[in-house]
Amino acid sequence: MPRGGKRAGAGRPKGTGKYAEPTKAIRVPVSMVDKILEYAHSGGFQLPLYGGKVAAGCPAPTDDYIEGMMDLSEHLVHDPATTFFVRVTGYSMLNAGIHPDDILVVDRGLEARHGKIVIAAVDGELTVKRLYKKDNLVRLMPENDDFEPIDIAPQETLHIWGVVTNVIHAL
Amino acid sequence: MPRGGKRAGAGRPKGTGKYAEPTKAIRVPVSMVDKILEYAHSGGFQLPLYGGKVAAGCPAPTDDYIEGMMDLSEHLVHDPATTFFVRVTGYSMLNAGIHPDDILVVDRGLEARHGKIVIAAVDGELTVKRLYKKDNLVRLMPENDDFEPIDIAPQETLHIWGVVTNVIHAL
DNA sequence: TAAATAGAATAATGTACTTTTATCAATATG
DNA sequence: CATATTGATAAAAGTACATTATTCTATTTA
Repeated sequence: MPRGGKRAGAGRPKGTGKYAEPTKAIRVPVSMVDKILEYAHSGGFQLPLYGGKVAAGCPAPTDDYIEGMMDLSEHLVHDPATTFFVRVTGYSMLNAGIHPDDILVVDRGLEARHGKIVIAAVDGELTVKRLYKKDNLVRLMPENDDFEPIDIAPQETLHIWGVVTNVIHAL
Repeated sequence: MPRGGKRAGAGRPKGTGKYAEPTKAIRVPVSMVDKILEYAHSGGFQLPLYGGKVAAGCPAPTDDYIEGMMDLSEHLVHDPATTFFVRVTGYSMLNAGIHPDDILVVDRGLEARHGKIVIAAVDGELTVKRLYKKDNLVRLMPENDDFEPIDIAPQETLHIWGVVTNVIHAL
């Protein structure tokens, strides 16, 4: 004999799936399936960003004081097509807070203007320096007194790879 | 009259799709469809990482000198469940290369040992300090001579949110 | 009368199938 | 004979459908 039947509230409720929201079938490369599922499940690598204020003696991170959610790649990489990373070697930019083994976020889509910190190819090496570009004078300025500026003669061409936007330093 | 016909090489060739490889249909939350498609299309936010050496006068980034491909989130976030970000306020850790408005990557899954830089909740504020923890003495040490260490009395409990693993500094 | 159970309803999920797209070679054309 | 056209073919892409999972309540049972 029939039980249940048509009535309000019957059936599986909405939002009881893995993602607590409607889903859609999309096609992705086989090699990335696992990574994408992880990405989807973790909410796109969005992690909480906290500001300065919390309740006195607040023992652990709570939603109450979240400034927002943030994805690092999204935050640091404006245009994936023009962005790349460079591992720092040397101490020439120490006073700019750039240490050996730091990772620099570099955008070659930005204009290399006077005063910007840039990545340049000089003598088979990548160097980080502050660009000096005034009165037809082009110089790569270190920010460490132990190093000398590199003058670029007018006939030489300076190969600038891009402008440094961020420094990532491990502790 | 029939043209074409059954023959070797007929049909759409493999690898002529968007991803140049076979795809699979998977289900993802509707709200993330766009982000995931972007993620899939950009190869998972993997961007080139360059080391120090390139050919002299190499005018632009080339594959020849890539050290590898890197995803920032993957590289900086070991465990999404225990990681969060904190925006820096104040100058108390300047000598450790931590400036105002920098973003710190913090892992609360790591043990807060002596000598580590930690995030602690003190008097309703989040502070970054180096943890001093020896001989039953607990102190939060600034790295800037203009600031004083914060002593934690034995009866007080210090609320440590996590250990700072990376500093992200915008230029 | 209270607890257990089976049936129905409906969302969620995964995959099979249909539609679209790209390429090749046989044929037609100039 | 060189070039353009056409239809067959097969991969790629998107979607519909069948399956699975979950919840609710009417009925049964103790």
